[in-house]
Amino acid sequence: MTKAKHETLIDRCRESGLRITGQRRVILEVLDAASDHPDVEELHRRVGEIEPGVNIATVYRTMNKLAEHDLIERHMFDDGRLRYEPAPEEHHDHFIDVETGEVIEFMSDEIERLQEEIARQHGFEIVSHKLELYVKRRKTD
Amino acid sequence: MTKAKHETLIDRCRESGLRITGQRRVILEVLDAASDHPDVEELHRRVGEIEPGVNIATVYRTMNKLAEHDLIERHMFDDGRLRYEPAPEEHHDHFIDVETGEVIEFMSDEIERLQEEIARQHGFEIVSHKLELYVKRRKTD
DNA sequence: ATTCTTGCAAACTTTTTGCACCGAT
DNA sequence: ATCGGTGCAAAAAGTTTGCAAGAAT
Repeated sequence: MTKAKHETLIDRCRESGLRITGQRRVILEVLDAASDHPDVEELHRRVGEIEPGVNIATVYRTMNKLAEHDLIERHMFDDGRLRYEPAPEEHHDHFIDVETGEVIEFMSDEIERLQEEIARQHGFEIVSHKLELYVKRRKTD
Repeated sequence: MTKAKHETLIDRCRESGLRITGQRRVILEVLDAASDHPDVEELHRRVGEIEPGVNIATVYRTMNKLAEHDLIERHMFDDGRLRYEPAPEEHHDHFIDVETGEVIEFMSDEIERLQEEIARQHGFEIVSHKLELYVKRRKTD
């Protein structure tokens, strides 16, 4: 489930003209390494493990900058906190395991197609969408 | 787009053993009348138009009570605020018009079915789900 | 009479901001 | 040298809570 990274976040920041400071380097590193969808507090914690002293305001500001430049995606699941992931090369949706809190990515062309169709039927075109399936593991073992 | 209300929120509160105070009566009235998905601040404003002096903490507490008893549904769209609607008799999903902020309800059996299928393929069963299509009107005029 | 609800203010949590300083370009 | 980024502390914004008083049952 490790996705092939064609380009690192640092590269994409450079391309966007964002300055690469020491703090940012660490934040971007943490983001690139994250396979989950951490919130700011968790990011700050992980950053602090690598390099202590980075202020949480810096993490907030960096996340906002990155989101402005579409380098990361923001999610707000039912816990009400903003969570982040590096902008995926391909769109996907999320399972959220209600028992463990784990977030699993998935993708279905068929659902994507159906969504387009339904939007069209209502006279809309889709700008973006969000599908979250809150699930639990089937006890069939 | 006015949905047929079989039972009013006040009735459902009584059934759940919640006390009907003056403040609650107004809040429930506002909720029943709302065809949109207001947040607490907006609810408080509307309540204040009918009967001034209701504290916003009361609105918060009432919303939490109602949610506990499954009499309303909480939503958090991309604006990051908690929004509410009376618990719908039938499940539905939402279009959010990104240009106007308008929220439109829709429902597709086919999508529901597909979701179940995909969850099953991943070894999950669905507890609940959320599908939000951020859309804009098609300029075909 | 009892128990639930309310108002108010204070506290809490999450996020943003003003400002002086520092560092990347 | 410039302009953007950072730390810090304060402020905002959204939500919750303790407590004493009041109202529904």
